[in-house]
Amino acid sequence: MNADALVITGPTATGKTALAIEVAERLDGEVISMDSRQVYRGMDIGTAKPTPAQRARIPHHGLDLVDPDQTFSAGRFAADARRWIAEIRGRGRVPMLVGGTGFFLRALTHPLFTEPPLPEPARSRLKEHMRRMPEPELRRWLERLDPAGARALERRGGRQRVERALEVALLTGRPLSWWHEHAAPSAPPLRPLIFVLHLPWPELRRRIDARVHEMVEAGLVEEVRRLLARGYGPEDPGMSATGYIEMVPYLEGRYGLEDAIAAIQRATRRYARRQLTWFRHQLPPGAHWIDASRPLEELAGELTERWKTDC
RNA sequence: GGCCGGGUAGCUCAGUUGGUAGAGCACGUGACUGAAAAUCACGGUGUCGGCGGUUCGAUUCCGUCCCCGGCCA
Repeated sequence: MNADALVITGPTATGKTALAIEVAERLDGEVISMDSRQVYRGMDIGTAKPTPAQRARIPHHGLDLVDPDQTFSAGRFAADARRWIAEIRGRGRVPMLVGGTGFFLRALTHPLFTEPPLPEPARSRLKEHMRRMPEPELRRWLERLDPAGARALERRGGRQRVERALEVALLTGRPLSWWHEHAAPSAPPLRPLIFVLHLPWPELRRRIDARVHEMVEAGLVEEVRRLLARGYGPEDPGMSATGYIEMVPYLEGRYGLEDAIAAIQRATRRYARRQLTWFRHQLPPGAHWIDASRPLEELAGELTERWKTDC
């Protein structure tokens, strides 16, 4: 097959980061974070970002790219990642994509369409305008501009996707469904060797619960307090992350720390379940499911071997 | 001990003028083309506190007991 990158993915708290370090040392690899929240500066503990010590051992890319009030996107990730992959390969090293954001991986294996530029002053004005409109009205509007797209979003999608479809239709002059069908992909597809870490649900649940406590002990409350003090709030894109959004009511005195911890654990479980659903159905064929309860050494050995025989 | 309120889904509660029940959250399944730790769709939750009685039929009415909370002693 001759894969052009190695992927370590899987639901949260399965040990992707630690395993990646081990494998990177054996394979002479560099890590590209494939995580939609680790791109945010100042959000370290709650996103389980690789530690400075880990980053000193292995070069990492894709961390600390934007502030919490800025939006990031799968498109931006894909463009950055392709560049890093080329550079890493140019150095004769192994690019390793590590993280649990399935959609980011998909943006590489099934490249997004080439999006025409969305002119800026108009775009923010439109977003502002749409924010004030009730969703049924947005849907009726889309029905007129992009009937096919509206139909596709009928029983799912919600406000966020409807707004996106309207934005594209209005700013590019062509409906989103047209772009999906006709626009050229933004790059050739990546053909990576994919490993999905998994654990039996009770074990994953235990690890999630324990990790939330570890995060709080490591100073998660202080981290969130600092972000709020800097003027970031729950409505900012980065702050919608699990572990942050639930800490806000606690810091406002609206419930206790135990309630916040329980809320974070619940939200993390829900997230892990959604990740599992994604991995079950959306991954390219040929992904290897790896039992993550085995010893780290053994896992690292297996991935290393499989990579070598594959290439 | 007396009086009052309450005991219905895992949790918080709604409801049935008597025909065996429902909402949010949790839980589970699924979708996913630039906010994806996001945004959505779908689904089942159950000795209606126990035991008796009245009734064709009781979670609903009556009696009794148990448990929780408040007030009074």
